[in-house]
Amino acid sequence: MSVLNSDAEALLRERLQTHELRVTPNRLAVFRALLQSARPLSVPELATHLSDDGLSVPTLYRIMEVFSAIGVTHPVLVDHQSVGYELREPFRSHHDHLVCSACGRVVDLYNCDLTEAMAQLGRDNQCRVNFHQVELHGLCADCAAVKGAEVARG
Amino acid sequence: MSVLNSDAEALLRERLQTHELRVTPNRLAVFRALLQSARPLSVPELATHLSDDGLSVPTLYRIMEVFSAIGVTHPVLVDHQSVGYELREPFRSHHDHLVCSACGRVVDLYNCDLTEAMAQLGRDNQCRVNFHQVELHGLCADCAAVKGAEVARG
DNA sequence: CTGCAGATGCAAGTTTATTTCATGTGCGGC
DNA sequence: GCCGCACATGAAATAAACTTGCATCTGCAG
Repeated sequence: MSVLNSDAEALLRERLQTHELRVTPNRLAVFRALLQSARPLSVPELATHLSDDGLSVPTLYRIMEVFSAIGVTHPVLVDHQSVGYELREPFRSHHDHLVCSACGRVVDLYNCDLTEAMAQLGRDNQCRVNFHQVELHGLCADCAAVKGAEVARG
Repeated sequence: MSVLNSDAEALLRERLQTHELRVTPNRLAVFRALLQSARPLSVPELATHLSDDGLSVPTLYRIMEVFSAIGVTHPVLVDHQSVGYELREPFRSHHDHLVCSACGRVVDLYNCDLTEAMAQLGRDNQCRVNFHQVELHGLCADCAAVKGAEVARG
């Protein structure tokens, strides 16, 4: 985490107010759900998680639209088929993803030092790069271990 | 392109036969549509493009499932909201994407030399990397030029 | 050419996403 | 503090996207 959870909400308040948007219980609830989740959440998943709070589905779509517009979240492809949302910096520290082709899980990869490589790629194409998002496809640590054992057994 | 279009179909035939799957007019039609498209296509888009061929929607979903299973295509997030399909190597040469925050276009970036950086990132996380997919966010060449001019004018 | 497993279309069903509109509420101003 | 208005929300209806079941058709091996 790049910020304490208690501070993250203050940051969200600030971000909303900058854009003349209101700080509502619903928006806070969605934000907290995303903060606590280890992986991107889709709208249907959010609907399940937040059913107690009585959040309606249309509201969830609207909130995700707002959050993405003001840079609080960004969408990620989950399970090769559905759209999930994930907090962006500085609400959550930057990381990239590995999609495991064996078990389908999306694993967060930290300690990525690709900023310079990305900037270079941008320069090579006359583009200006603000941020990057990398998705690796392969085997996660668990599945790679199993595969390794299989190979060893023959 | 990493292969001539005329050879690409032969390659597809081979790939299908390896998996004991049939070479059908429908599968060829979808393949050609993806070959000709400069960007990933979603199932609804494919349905529109191929309406003349009388391809039914369930068939399209089934074909995309097959293509993804045998590594002909892979899914990509399009317009921040829907799932599109794109040919993989060797049907189409590897490239990454830049999403322009100004005009919204998705620009293909070739000449990317990130393989080693990606492999390292995988090693750091005990993962095995098969391929990567990078999405840069920023300004495309056109918009960057305009922005540069604006700054120069003051 | 023939048979059969795989592929397809159609129709129905289910889930996911969007729109409309009346009601409720955050928050700026008094 | 409390008032009021514009933004936010929920419920219901609608539309779009995705699945499933089943009967028919067809690629292709023999």
